Amino acid sequence: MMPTDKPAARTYSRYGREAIAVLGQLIRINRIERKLSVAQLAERVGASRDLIQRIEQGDPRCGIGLAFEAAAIVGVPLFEENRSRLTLRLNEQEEKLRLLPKSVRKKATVVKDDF
Amino acid sequence: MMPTDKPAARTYSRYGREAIAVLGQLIRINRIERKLSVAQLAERVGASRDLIQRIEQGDPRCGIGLAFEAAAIVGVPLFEENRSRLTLRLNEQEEKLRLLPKSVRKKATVVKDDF
DNA sequence: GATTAATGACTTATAAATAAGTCAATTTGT
DNA sequence: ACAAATTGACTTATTTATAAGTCATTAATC
Repeated sequence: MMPTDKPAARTYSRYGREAIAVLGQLIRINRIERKLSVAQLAERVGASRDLIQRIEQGDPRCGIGLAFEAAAIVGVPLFEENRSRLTLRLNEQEEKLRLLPKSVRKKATVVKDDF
Repeated sequence: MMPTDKPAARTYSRYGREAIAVLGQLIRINRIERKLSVAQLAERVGASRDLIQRIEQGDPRCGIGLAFEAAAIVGVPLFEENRSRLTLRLNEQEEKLRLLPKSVRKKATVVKDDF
């Protein structure tokens, strides 16, 4: 029989892949420094050992909630150096968002720069 | 018939949830500033409009690869302020990881503090 | 203020992620 | 070097995320 075409796996940019890899490494570094085994971290996250391994290896298909949860547990700072600052940041950004347009519309008429 | 128990949705820590929310907001802020509609960003990411909406709203169940990809496209910096720095960071961390133990073992004997 | 596109919130079918388990290889601590 | 445990890489069944579509509402531009 003919080899069936695979469903064409999703592709990711280098920047995206590297960012995920950095996060995975950070989790692994902090986990080891805190002397936790992969299985122990998995239990704390409430996930399987397999998943923690994939997160640490930078698998882009992992749920972001699980990855961030693992990061939080081993003490990897996310966007801000500590928890209270993160909360402040959230409020600041909410404020900023309030000032921006709610939706983005394309120009009705093309910009006329041809006269 | 008896109401079937729901599978008990996964829970996330406040820190994890807030970090995801911050990322979603950042994507939205930058998207609007770049005058992209949700649908336009979705197309660039290669994902559905529904997904971009969920990412911006901080849904923890989104794939981390898609979230980071959206962030990269609208110019949200991840872990480092630019791309070349991120690559450097990746190498530095790899180096650091090489110096750490490959596995974490629990003590064979419990610490004897009871004599 | 009227038009019209964008957004948010759904639904459903399909594709993919996750959990659980196994086994070989590696690594740590004694 | 030995013994015991961790890790990495699989497999399979099941749960869950995603894409695609619809519709009502909101908001931007004219």
